[in-house]
Amino acid sequence: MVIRLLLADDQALVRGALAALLDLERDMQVVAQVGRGDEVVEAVRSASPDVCLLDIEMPGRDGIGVLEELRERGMPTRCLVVTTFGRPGYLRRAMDAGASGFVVKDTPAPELAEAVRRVHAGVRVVDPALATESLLGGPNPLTEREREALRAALDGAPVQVIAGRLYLSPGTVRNYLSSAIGKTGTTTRVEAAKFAEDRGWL
Amino acid sequence: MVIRLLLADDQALVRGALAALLDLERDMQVVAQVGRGDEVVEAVRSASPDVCLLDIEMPGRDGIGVLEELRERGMPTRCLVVTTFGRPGYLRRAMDAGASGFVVKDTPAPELAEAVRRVHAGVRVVDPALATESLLGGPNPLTEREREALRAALDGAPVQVIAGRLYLSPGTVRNYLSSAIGKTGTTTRVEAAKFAEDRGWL
DNA sequence: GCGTGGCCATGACGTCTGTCACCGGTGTCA
DNA sequence: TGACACCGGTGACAGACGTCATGGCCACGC
Repeated sequence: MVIRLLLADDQALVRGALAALLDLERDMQVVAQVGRGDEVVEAVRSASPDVCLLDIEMPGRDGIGVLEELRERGMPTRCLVVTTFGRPGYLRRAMDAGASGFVVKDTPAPELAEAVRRVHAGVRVVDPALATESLLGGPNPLTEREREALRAALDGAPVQVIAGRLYLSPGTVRNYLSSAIGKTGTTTRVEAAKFAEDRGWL
Repeated sequence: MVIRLLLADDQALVRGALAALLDLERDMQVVAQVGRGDEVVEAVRSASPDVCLLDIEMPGRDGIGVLEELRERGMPTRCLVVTTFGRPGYLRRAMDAGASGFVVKDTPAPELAEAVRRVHAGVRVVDPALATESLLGGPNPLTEREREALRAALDGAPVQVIAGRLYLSPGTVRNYLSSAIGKTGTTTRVEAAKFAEDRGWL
């Protein structure tokens, strides 16, 4: 009785290394690996793993989106999100989207296998430090439109370009950005966008 | 006769997973692991590894800086840089700083051990795709001051703040940024900063 | 010697940005 | 039924931003 695992991470080297690490455990077996978000659902269908290790930042499809689709389709696979940074907002959104666990890549390697076992057993696993930070940071104060404007502002594009991307008037975009700047306590749209991104608000 | 390895990566999970991966090889042994750039030199001194796997982006000290210090002190350890993204500029700077090899984390896991063996044998290992991109992209056209200004502009701070950080007049900063914008073919300082960062020019 | 280019600064110009006030329309909820 | 929040837009204004011309200083190469 082994735990069948699926690994989803965009960096092939990290993926392979995690596979080596987890294959060392006697009660685990990596049955599939994918490097893109839009390949996860198909891989889950064909390999039917017990637990799925998901990175959030992936090409093709966002890890959060993957979680939502897996749940929509009623797939029984439990998902453990393994992601780079402590973006507190990601934690809430991942759990809301149906994740069974949330671990950051800063955690010691030996704890990963234990987290997988707990998730497989049906226990919710959450990095404690991250959980408190998430509660401390409070909820996301931004509206959907403000988030869209900030996302489009992340690369430093002028308001005119952002307005074009969102099919809005430049004045409206400036209003949203101004509101977001106020809510984040920053002074420019790029600062506001980075601030929000760091908290997983986008 | 085994190859003694030192792993330097800020993400504990990735570090541990790489250790598991490389320890599987019969001719390799991981003798030390560090999570910060400023711990590498001391670890090299005490563990005297044959090959050192270095991430570039680390807290404490930049991977490039580590390479320079290792060479200054005449340490015989060969270094294989293993980093996240294909920032072509990093390649040149790493090789100039004394790296023996350069591999991105997108490479398949089985190739890593082979790269380590080649580096240990004294062969220079460079990701071919990255090398061509580096040659194609051409050299860094930015002056030192322009780079400093762009680094300070990355987070979207106003010119006044950037000027304060660099101890320069706001007008001078605007001139540098304007020049950098022209050289990068962008329209805002943030775009220019991101453009330059993507190429490893900063 | 003189041109070239980087460094630092100033001033002026037009445009862009951030802020505010204000408008109408929609949906929600007490 | 109001109160409230979000959505979209407009107009105006001060300040910030990007561009350009210009100056002096220094180091380097022909």
